[in-house]
Amino acid sequence: MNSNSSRGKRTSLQPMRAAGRQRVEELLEAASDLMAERGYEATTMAEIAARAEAKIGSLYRFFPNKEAVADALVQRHIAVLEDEYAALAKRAATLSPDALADVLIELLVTLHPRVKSLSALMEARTDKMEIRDRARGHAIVGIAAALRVCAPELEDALARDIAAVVLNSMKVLRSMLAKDAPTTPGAPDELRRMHRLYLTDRLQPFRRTSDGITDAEP
Amino acid sequence: MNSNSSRGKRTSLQPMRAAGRQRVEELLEAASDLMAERGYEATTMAEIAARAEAKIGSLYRFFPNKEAVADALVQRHIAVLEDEYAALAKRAATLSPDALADVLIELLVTLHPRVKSLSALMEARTDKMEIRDRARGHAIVGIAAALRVCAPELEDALARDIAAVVLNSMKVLRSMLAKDAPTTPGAPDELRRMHRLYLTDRLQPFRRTSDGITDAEP
DNA sequence: ATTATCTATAGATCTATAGATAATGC
DNA sequence: ATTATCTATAGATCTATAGATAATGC
Repeated sequence: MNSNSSRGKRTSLQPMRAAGRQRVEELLEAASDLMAERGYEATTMAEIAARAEAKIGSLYRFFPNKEAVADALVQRHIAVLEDEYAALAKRAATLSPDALADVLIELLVTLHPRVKSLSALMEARTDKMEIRDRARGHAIVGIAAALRVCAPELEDALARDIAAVVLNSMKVLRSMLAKDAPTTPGAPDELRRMHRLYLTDRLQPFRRTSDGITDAEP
Repeated sequence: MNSNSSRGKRTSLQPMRAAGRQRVEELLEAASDLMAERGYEATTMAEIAARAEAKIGSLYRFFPNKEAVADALVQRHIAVLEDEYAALAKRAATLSPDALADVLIELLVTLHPRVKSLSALMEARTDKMEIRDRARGHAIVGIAAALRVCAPELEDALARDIAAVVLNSMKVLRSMLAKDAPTTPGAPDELRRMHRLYLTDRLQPFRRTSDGITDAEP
């Protein structure tokens, strides 16, 4: 169902030419930067246009309202995360729980430049945006899948519960490493330690005990 | 320095009579409820007055602006937290790390009704509010103190780093137990488990090994 | 006579649209 | 002839104030 097919007085349109497509890119990039800095509600449509060196009319040509901008951003972020979780699942088979814990907890930090505004959008208090729930669901399913590759005997429901905790630790680490940093200097390392401890404790019993794959990495 | 002493065209005043003092209570209660529900920026001054069954003019009589409302709330929340942390420090001496972990992680949940809007205020993107930093500092110092009562050999810097991690777990648990609950059903228990594992691991080495206080509670 | 309440509204934003103008590509 | 840009502004909020009115307590 194309949201812009016929009925209603839609004022926004898909870009049809190279210039329009680039504008849309610039507008989304600007919106992502600003929302990451100030949050969703505090970012104004006028600011988004200005940061993209466009005029407000151009912004509304391609996006019917502010929420449509947020939706487009979340959609792109979901695509990035899905790719990353898929790549992670491939690596997970070769990793010890210890190592997987480290990879997971750094994941959001590494990914941050590509999904700058994701947390701001997740925290936004706008009611509608049911797309957020889908994003969260994707993240948990993606992490749970990686956990089960590493520990195949783990049942699915438990894997998701663990994934929910892991996801929160990832978020906390990212917020601890943010510029304003409302925390102590050693806190990120402590968080990593907690996370490693937990994942090892949780995954070790469910690993496939073929031969020497217990733990102990050099 | 009384913010309302002489100079400037201050429009707000301290309440001088019983009616005024009660109004202030009602206004703050209404503000706390609304900000907890919708967040700081989304709560309007008109709504605060309406929820308190007061008129907008009454609100501005006692608070010069919206930030003053936030400040008053944070100040009250800090007082509550300080009391709680002090009480906790007394109990901490008799608790094993395991038990302390449980008490700590439930603390924000238990406290929630008394500090409803605290997290909304902490997340508010208003620039000024340096009072927030003080609130965070208080929380970390309070938790660190309790940790050191339980594990006296723990040095102060490490205690604070651990406290920062504990504080984040407390927040995460509270958000997991919130009504909208963007998580899985078993996640809160998994979080508790992680937290217990971590605190036991971290505090046990620094306990005073007098006699049989190693671990093992029935 | 001081303290508190109420109404009405000025002024500042912000979202979103209308409609005129310019650029592009067949 | 279609697509994109630009200016200007209507309409909706929201914060904050002015100033008139009512209640309280000496």
